Amino acid sequence: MTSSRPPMPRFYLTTAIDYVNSRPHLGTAYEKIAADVIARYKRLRGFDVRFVMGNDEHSQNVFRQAAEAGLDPTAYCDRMEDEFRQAWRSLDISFDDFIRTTQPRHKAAVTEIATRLHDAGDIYRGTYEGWYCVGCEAFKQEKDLVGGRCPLHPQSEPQWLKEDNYFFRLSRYQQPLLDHFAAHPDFIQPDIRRNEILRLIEGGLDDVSVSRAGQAWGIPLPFDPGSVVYVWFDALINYASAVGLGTDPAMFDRWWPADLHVIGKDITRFHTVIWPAMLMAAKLPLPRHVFGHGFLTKDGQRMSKSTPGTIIDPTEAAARLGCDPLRLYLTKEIVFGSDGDFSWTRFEEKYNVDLANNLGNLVNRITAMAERYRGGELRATACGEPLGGAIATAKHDYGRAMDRLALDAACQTVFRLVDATNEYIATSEPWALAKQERGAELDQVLWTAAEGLRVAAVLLSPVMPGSSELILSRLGASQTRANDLRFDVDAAVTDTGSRRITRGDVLWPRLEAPKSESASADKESAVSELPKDVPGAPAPATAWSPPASPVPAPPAPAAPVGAAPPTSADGLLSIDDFMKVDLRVAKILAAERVPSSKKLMKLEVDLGTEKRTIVAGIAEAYEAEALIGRTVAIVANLKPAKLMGVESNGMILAATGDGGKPMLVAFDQPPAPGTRIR
RNA sequence: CGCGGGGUGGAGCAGUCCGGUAGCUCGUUGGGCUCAUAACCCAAAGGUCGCGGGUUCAAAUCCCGCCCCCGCAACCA
Repeated sequence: MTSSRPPMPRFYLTTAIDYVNSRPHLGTAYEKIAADVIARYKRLRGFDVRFVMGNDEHSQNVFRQAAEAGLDPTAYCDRMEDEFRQAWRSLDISFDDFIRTTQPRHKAAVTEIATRLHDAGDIYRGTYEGWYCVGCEAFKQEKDLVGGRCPLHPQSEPQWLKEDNYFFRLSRYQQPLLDHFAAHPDFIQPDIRRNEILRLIEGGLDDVSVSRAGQAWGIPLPFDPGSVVYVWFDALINYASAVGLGTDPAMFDRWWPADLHVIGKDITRFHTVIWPAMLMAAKLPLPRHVFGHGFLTKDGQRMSKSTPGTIIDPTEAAARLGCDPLRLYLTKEIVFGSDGDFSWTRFEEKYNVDLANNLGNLVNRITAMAERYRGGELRATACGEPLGGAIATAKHDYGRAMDRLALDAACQTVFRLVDATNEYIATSEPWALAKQERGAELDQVLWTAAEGLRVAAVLLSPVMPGSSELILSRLGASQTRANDLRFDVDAAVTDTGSRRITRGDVLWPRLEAPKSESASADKESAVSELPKDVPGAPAPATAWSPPASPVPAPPAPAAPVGAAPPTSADGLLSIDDFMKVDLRVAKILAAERVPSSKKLMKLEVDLGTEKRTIVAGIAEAYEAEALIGRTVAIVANLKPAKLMGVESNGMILAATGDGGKPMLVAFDQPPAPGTRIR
């Protein structure tokens, strides 16, 4: 592409890189979608954008997990890369590069930074001694342990480790950081998080350990190859390695510093304290902004592996109504920076309101009128009022909202324009003008309405890229990268003085609600039947985003609780695997609440051949007396575990609905205790 | 004193940092229109902004105190 325009300003943005010890879920997808909206908006605004994401692979958990899967860690990570890339592709994420921390370029950058810090005297050798939680891959303060165990990983025993470590003199950067924050008040966004971090820094900073001794999975320290760089220290550097630190000076010079790191609110501390301090020590410029977004809940519940139904596969979510509707929901309905909720019911409601009733219907009525009254040819005229003014306002408000990263507010402005266009059509009554043969007026009304829709589609393009492109092409205003999606560029009309309008299929068929309210047992959806052929986002023909293959995700039921068992690629268990689970009938002999516990009930059960103690989290739903004598189903070959100090030797089977209380599995007739269940 | 989020018309939420006529979507009621996906447009009803103090000409918003709800963790094996 040749251009006589002045050189484009550049914009480098990143998302957090993802741990590869679990598959992508809707929460991580939210971050990528938000960042993608920003990236596309910047491109729309004429920026030369570099949008980078990737995977974080140097974790002991990854190493262990690979070993358990019988894989070489690299092979395991390769597989995960495929998985993540595929997920992001199905969401139309337009990343320019995908960094992995096991790549040579990343090693080079880490080596570079480590050397610089070492040379600056900011890394020194010391001993670290303390409780180490394998689950967290972190040392724990005594005060953070509960009952001698890590609260996050109560099942694994913390280990007392003593090792020679290298430390980064974070303490030295307390004042420089405070100075930087004072000079750049918008360094951390949203504002609310600033004070938190300020208080943290003012409270004093301790030096941090940056190496681990005697491990193979990681990047060796250049000045002591016997140690590897600690995983989080390693991970932060990805932002620099992705643009060539240590490998490509010209590239690094062009792209560094990053304009924006989009991250989850839980890791703001790393990105606004440690990472800037590392860069200061390395004498490199600091990123301009760090945005800590909020977390998603599912129907008000935290998304967690231990809460069934809260983990949503983003690809599946996109397959449901299309990736663009999902993108719209997540950006428009959630205040960017705050926590937000995802629910299928609300998703479907917003789909109907915003897309079927308003935007989609608007496309349909405008193209229908153009065809009926003007044979599909709309001649350019001046814009009629008041819609002309509304269009100008929308552009202005949209730009302002986007520039302050109020993605939700920006979406609102677009839909205000859609409303204004619907309203304009209603008041100017083109059908009446046609009847009365007031041709000039009709021309203007049709043109103006189409213009309102066209601008709405352009403004929406960062959020719903495929749909936007489709609408523009129906309006004969198809815009491609060749002329840059700009607010005021429309090659189609400047060439010919008119636009060729085509009417197509309904873009977003309305979802009809079921007749009976309480019909669906899983209450996952308020809609009985989904349209068979919702036009998903048509894949835009852009260089950076290969067509999304329509992935008809199988209607995967909620994942079973707990750690994933060894599964085949399709997620199905073999019968052999299933048979490893020893399910038995048991009769409850005694029951009593575990003292000072909210949920736990201690049960004495008869297994036919033996008696056992089982602790179950059912005290909120059942009284002890009501349990005695009951026959229940249990998992008999679980590893024992201690809960509130009581050893439990098995698990009672119960069903727990979303947010509900557990309900014990029951039998028609109580079988003899010990009977095998299959 | 465990950590965190929240209390704004019937439902779901924005607005709170930086005080100035309380806003959006759904729902309800009445009307209009027929280009459109039973969609669209107009109008109306409906609010002690959790409670009590304070600051102020002015408080949903700032300050102090209190109440309530919900997550998370402690305890779902």
